[in-house]
Amino acid sequence: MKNKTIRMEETNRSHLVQDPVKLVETYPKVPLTVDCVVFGFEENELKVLLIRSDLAVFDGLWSLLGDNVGDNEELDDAAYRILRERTGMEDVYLDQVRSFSHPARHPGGRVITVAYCSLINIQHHQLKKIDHELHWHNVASLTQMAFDHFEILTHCHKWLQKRIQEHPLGFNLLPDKFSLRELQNLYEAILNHQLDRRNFRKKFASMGLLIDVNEIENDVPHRPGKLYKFDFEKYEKNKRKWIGVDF
Amino acid sequence: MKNKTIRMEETNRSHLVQDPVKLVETYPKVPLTVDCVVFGFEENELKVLLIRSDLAVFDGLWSLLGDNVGDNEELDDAAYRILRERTGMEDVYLDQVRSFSHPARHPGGRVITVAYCSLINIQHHQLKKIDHELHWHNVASLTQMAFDHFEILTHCHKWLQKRIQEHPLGFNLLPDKFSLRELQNLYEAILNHQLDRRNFRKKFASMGLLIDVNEIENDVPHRPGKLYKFDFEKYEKNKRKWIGVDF
DNA sequence: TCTTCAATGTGTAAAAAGTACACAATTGGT
DNA sequence: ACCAATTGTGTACTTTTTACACATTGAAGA
Repeated sequence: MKNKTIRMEETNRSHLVQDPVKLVETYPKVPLTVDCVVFGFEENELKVLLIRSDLAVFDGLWSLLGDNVGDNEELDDAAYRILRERTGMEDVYLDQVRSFSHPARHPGGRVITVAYCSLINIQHHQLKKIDHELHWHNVASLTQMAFDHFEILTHCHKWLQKRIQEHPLGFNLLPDKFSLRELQNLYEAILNHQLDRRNFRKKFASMGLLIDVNEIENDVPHRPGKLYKFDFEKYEKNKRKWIGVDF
Repeated sequence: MKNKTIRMEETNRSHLVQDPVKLVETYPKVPLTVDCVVFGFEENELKVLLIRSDLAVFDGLWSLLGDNVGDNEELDDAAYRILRERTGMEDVYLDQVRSFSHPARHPGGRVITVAYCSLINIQHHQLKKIDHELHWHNVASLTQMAFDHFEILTHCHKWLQKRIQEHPLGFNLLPDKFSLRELQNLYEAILNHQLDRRNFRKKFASMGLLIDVNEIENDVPHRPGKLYKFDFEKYEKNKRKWIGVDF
């Protein structure tokens, strides 16, 4: 049967497109952007890095860090570029979340965007120049944004809530050395609910991904906690064990 | 502090873009397509619906069902339209997976695509006209396809493997009435490994999403199994209970 | 109709993971 | 020296997951 269909194909070669370039030239084209939801963590609150919208219709509103996709640029590369240009950071955690394509999402007409989620360590990060157009916002207290960016943010937040329970991503938001309390505060801020302290610690202890750096917190007005760092090497080696399918 | 930044904004109104339409006109545009990975299940094998590529460079290779995105069409709608046009089916399960943007993924030049995963019941589905360009392929035995479609298929298959363990999606691939054996065969085909029969049944029994229709299989050369149907209503009501975050 | 075959249908014990909960130890501040 | 606040730890209970065996049913064929 396979032979039969192949033979049929061979007799119908006239239907085949010989010049793919000409074909693609006939394709409709749309403006495509990448928007980055850049999460940070400070003062026990989940933050998102926003820029003031430069559209008059959105006067006073904030928007995600976004840009057009370059001519022969991968979407991932565009997202990295946006982060580099805006924050000066390299090697940040970045993941594509999904596309948003409502025809009226941009007041200037049809623009489709691909949303990325990024996790960065606010301490490492000094906004390139002191840029009054860029600001870290508390995610929990945002209610509206430019474009459909509030919807995108909400979606990415949910995505992160789910993701962080299957992958140890939180470390990207913390300083190199952190206490278990800070780690728990981070999880509570992202998930927006309280966790049991002992069970939380037990869980992370059982994963064996924390390295005791033999230091303790200072500047706390009570018994200081031990500091740990994340064992990225061990994580990379045993990824499959924790997250199952490589996905 | 918020007041301060707002005041500054107000003094800089001259920087604001007054005409978003003109702005968007300056954006680069790219050809954008939607590709659907249409899964089916037949003869205990996971199948994917493919169409013969009409590009000469891919002579003999198969590709996913795809099309351009219409002028003011949402991506989701484009995916539904593709399925409707190709298979005549409405109300199919469909979910956006992710975008693929390698600059060389299309021999005709830069084309970005958004991949969708669709699950359909092969029995319900009669290919609109008997279309020799469309064919159900065994996923496990595919090794190459046109464009980067094999990569997309592989990614969507992994996505489905993960998804099916958190959401009861498998029912979309089965006839209305099915036996537990068929359900298990489906899971084994998707996950590509054997499952314990008793534990599998126990798990589904405990979910309480199966309605006993008081019928049994026929045409089996041994003791026939009971037939069940999926309780979509109950699932919709208790979604949160099973899948946690609505995501 | 009796036997054989190939599946269905069911239960239990053990292990692992998750949940709830309390108290002693340490540090800074007074 | 004491107090306040938080760290660090263990145990019992519940739930979920895993491993595993045997009687039952219906079809097919002798």
